[in-house]
Amino acid sequence: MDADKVFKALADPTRRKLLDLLCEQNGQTLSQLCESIDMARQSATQHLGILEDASLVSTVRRGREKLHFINPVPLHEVYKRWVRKFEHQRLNLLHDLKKELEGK
Amino acid sequence: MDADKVFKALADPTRRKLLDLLCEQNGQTLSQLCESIDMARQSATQHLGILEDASLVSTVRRGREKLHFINPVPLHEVYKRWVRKFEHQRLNLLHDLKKELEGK
DNA sequence: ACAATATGCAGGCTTTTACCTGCATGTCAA
DNA sequence: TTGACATGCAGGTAAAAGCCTGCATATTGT
Repeated sequence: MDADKVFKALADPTRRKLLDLLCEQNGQTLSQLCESIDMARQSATQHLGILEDASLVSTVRRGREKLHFINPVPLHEVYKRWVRKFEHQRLNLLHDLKKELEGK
Repeated sequence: MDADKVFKALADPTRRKLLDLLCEQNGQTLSQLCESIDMARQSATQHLGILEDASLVSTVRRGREKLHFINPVPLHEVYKRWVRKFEHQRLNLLHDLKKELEGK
């Protein structure tokens, strides 16, 4: 998993919206997704390409259509590597911060 | 919490490294952090400014020094809103994907 | 076959990002 | 008080990001 690609992919609101849309209904085509994001189709293609390159989305060609599916694995990896780490130390970190803000 | 600022802040490897450094030793000064990131001090300042603007880092002035502390709250918010959502559906999503890749 | 549909590809434009250098300001300690 | 140290601030540049238009290709249904 390329953490940098995943984080960069998540950094754009349009791409997060695309993930949300796929979470509501998995397997949508490019055209379907385009109806929800108010943007030229070609721009959506770019965004989906970035999501796919980060392995956050996998696609399947069916005739002239392209179906898009969420791949939850890299998000889980990010969670394990980044979020959980800070979650574990969360109370300690909050304590540090509070103490310092109080003027120690 | 501004989710967009948080995601954009996390999108840069240098900034993620800064968070890691602070996780190892909370409350470091700008100069201390600079020793670890091979970059002009002014660039580090910019990165830290972005982290601070996203509320991922809080700072305290002590004399001529500026101490940097991790604020774990926005990361927790991101976790609740984004990661957990996909975690809950993780097995379903994996199932969708597998079935489609098998040619249905 | 052919018109409509779904997507791919190339190039251009504008804004943002991530660096940098140079100089200014504030603080400490001898 | 003055030299060394820590940080702030103001540009400037090159690369990347995000959007677009225009045209090409592939598939479907009548």
